[in-house]
Amino acid sequence: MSKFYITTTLPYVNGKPHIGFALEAVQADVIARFERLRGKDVIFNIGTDEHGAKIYEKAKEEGITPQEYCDRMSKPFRALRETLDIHFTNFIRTTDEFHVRAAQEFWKRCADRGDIYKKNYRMKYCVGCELEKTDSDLVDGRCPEHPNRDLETVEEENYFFRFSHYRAALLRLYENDPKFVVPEKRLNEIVAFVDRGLHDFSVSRLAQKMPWGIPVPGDEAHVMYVWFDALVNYISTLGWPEDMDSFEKFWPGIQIAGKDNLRQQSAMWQAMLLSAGIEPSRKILIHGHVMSAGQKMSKSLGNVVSPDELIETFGIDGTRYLLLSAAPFGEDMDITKERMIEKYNADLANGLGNLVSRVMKLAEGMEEKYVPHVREFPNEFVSSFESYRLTEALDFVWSLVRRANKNIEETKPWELKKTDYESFERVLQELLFDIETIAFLLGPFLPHTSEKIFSFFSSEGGRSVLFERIR
RNA sequence: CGCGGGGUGGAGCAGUCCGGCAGCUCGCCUGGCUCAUAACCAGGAGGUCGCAGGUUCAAAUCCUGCCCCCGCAACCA
Repeated sequence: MSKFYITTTLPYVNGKPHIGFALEAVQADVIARFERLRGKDVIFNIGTDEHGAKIYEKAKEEGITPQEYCDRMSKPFRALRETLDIHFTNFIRTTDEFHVRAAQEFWKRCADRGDIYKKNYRMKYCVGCELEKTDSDLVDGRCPEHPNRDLETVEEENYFFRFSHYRAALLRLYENDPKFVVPEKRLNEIVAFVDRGLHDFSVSRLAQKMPWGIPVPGDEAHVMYVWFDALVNYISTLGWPEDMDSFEKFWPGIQIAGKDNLRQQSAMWQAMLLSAGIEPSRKILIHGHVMSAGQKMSKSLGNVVSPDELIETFGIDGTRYLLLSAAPFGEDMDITKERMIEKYNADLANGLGNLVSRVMKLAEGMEEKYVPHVREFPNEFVSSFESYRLTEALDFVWSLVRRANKNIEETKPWELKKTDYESFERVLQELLFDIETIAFLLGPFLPHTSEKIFSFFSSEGGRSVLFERIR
């Protein structure tokens, strides 16, 4: 059986799953389900990134161990399996023992290659927080928590990764596979970035200041910087390096990430793989960001929409649909409550739900039972999927809905039932076939709805409203 | 001269790579239907495709310049 591997990025466990990650998980899930439905052996990995200063600090604040904190914070991510029907096969935590071992082995390989070296690293440091601050942490050049204190510049000796050595190799990778990064504009962006020249990046922190990380092999004074450790999950989840048999079956795989992650996934991680002597990823899919009324969601703007809120209003499949259909793959999407309700009502309630409802009602009077077929995905649908045009695949389904509605209007089965019973049966068989096709094609997108429609075909399956209209 | 994205009927978007009658959803108007979730079907009004030049038989699409909006700016996981 052919193998397929897809993985999301690992969200950092400093909060509940936000809408951006929900989008990523749903997109990955749709692709994974599609591949599974067409018969592939699929590994679909998600998980949580659990090391680093932020987590260490939060745990300290709460008076619990970092591990306890992570155990708790990781749960809602694992629960996405139920809350959004994300059928991952692997859920990795960067605190998993096997991952820790893998990260250390990976480090050794890069070190053996001569790509890891020590150098002084200068950082901005807030004495109030006793923490390193990056530029994006700062507001007006000051720590938002302690705006009255000046930031100090602290130097410490860190290990660095020779990213700069991989410029040519990365450019070659992009050139050899122009679809390595999808969409194309993101490939262009990364090519331009790498072409400008690369700076080595720091891959460790002093354990004395920040102990919550994977120990650097052979140097207890340092822990790996979270980045380095977290990226390794994409291969450790497959068993690397301990179960090479499993690893080799599934690697390389497809990685999906937000546009904020373009560099890390398509350049830094690829350079790390090259350094460790491992084949690069198969493909990097870069999705857009979820905006709210034209603006980036942020806590300070108070325009954050949580997945929970959406699920409460639109249900699991409704939420999946709205996230998937809000923009073509790779583009930013703008969500507002009004427009979501509009889309939900138009496509799911009035479109799909109503069609199924009217056909099922008409079919009640049939003497001959409809026998479901074994279905295959049409070429057009498959090709939309293979180029990750998920909204196009959905449009294909909606065109079937429109066609069926039109067909009903033209043939008027409710009249045929009285005047020409034979034709009535024939028309209904056709319509039921359409419904079955629609349900099948929606399988990757709206798994629960798809199953529900299928259940209507079975003798004991009662009918129910698929999507209640929202006022 | 930092990088990238965008500006298309009232609203939200596709189409731009590979030029060829401007498309979709919502809303609005008219008609039809009554099997269905106040749904569904047909027809219609509404657009200088940001601005100005250029190339071409032909430009939303290619080239040049300009204006406006939005992200990112490397170790943020």
